[in-house]
Amino acid sequence: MSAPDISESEWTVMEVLWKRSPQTASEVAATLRRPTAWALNTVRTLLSRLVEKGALRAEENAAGVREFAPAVEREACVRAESRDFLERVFQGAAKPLLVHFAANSNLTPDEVRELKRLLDQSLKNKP
Amino acid sequence: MSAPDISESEWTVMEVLWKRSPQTASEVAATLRRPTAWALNTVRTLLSRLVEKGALRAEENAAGVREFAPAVEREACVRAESRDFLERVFQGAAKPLLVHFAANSNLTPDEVRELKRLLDQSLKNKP
DNA sequence: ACGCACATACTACATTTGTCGTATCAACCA
DNA sequence: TGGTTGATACGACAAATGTAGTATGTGCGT
Repeated sequence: MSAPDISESEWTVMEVLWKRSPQTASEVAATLRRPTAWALNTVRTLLSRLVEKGALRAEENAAGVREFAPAVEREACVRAESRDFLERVFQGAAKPLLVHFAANSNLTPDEVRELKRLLDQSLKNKP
Repeated sequence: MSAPDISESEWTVMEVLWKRSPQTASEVAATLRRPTAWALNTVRTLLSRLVEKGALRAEENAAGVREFAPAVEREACVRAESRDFLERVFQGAAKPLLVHFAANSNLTPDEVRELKRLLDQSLKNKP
């Protein structure tokens, strides 16, 4: 159940299906048409690779056309990617990471309030 | 001045040189011996690629042996990697990222205090 | 002067990733 | 029934990555 390793382009495809699923290859390609200009076959290749990796499931719909849907939750993939990133760039130390993004992001006062609340909560739910 | 694109293995090498530089290939390899078990030639290849990419500089020392040193600051690379990651996994939205790491990291009360302070500061220095 | 110990330079090769193109097949339409 | 349309399956190919091996030069010690 470990999240598969998803490349950058593949991630783009996953986002489309996490947003709405199931969808056919053509539908996904149509959605991606605008932001990426990828050929249909490019999208197909990415979809196939994602099925191989176990990130997507594919089944035929009533019309006999394959439809794709996520086989892994976005949250799980986000967690996996985040862990890797934390390891790679911040050597596993969460605080410097948080410091970095806290300092380099333009947060609104509301967002800051919410984050501070979350930080307090994270202390309460200590294991 | 844009930070070059550094792969995962390359990043490992960079860390060694960010920590101490300049160093010869053998020295770097010796340092990495323990955590990675890479052959000397593997390290050499990575060093060369990093020089090509402009991430490292190499010069001969008095003994006529090449020594390597970072040509880009760690901070710049961290910023670049962080931007990519933010884009890729959180679609550019810093708040969800911060929420994620705030919730999934075991921070100490001290760290939480410091982060909250930083968040407040980030509001004050608004552009 | 010879052979070892290093250092450097090249080459190699399997995988993964990014991007398609071609060859087929089935169904529908005029 | 032949052509057009969509769908699927496979193959292709270059660049990047991970991980070395081979060939060559060169000074040092004996």
